[in-house]
Amino acid sequence: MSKTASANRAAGSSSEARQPTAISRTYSIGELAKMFEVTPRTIRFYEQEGLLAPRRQGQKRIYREKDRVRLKLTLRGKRLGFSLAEVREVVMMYDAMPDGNARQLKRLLEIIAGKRAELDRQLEDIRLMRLEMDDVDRRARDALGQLGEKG
Amino acid sequence: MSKTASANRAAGSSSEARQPTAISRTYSIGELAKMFEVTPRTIRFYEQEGLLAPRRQGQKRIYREKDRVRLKLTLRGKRLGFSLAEVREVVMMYDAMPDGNARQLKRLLEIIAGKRAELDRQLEDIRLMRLEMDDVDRRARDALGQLGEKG
DNA sequence: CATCCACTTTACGTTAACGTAAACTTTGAC
DNA sequence: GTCAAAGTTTACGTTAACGTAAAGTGGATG
Repeated sequence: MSKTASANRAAGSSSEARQPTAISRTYSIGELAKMFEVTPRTIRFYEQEGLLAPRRQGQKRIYREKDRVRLKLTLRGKRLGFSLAEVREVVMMYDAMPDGNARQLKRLLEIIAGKRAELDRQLEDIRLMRLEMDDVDRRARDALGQLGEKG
Repeated sequence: MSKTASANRAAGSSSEARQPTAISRTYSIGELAKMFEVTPRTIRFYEQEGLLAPRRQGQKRIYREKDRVRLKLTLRGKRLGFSLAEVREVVMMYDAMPDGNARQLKRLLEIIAGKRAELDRQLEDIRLMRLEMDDVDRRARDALGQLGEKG
């Protein structure tokens, strides 16, 4: 996964306590970039693609908690092989939910179900690949052992 | 995963009985293509990238079991977000194993360990994404229910 | 023999997801 | 005030993984 889905494991792991309301911290683009180990360019690109919509303070982008979460979800989606378009599809529908009509809600449920099925297939792929890697691993260790004996 | 990791779920699922020796069936490029729901172009491209090395009968490519398995593994790797270069790395080392020296074998074990770690991270990503999808799903159903009542 | 089908090579085209460079503004530190 | 750090826009460049089109080959079939 040289590019595709390797890094971006930072941020958000530890203690995400639920503040009563208004955690209301803000972030600069550089902060977010370091936090998730991506470049500012990437973050701007995601905005351009409609995945983020930070406020402005003059010219500068100001990111709020909501933006940070969106970025986190986007990167997770990417690691799982989803395209930005697909991530956007779900994220935007989620935002449009409160006032969504029945048709939209059903469509959202369909999409969710589809994604869920993809995840299940991935689980199976992971299981199979692990088995095969166990095999390769075992063979390599055996071969190493043989080399050690014969000197 | 429009392109990235959606389809290619065909082939190899059912009864893969272990023939005593020499299953020795061969396939044309078109057969393999249908079998795995890819285009011939894709298969030729994988050959060009060093992932397949079919025999020739005159001009035509003849694929053997080994090639079919490689293609299967390659596509599985792709569904998991690995690049062709990464797949090739493992596959080629696996083939070079029998006469591999200690250094190569250790390198292979390292690579395997790395991939395994990536798979573990993916499992965690899948788990988290499922949780979030559960949430979205629940909200959407609730909203639908509300609409039904007030309807 | 003509025709069709599956196959071949060569080569240019395409898309997603950024990278990179250039030129400019804003802001805190000294 | 000036200098560096971090931010901005604009725009062209890059890479992986194929798609697509053109032109030719080989064999089976009516």
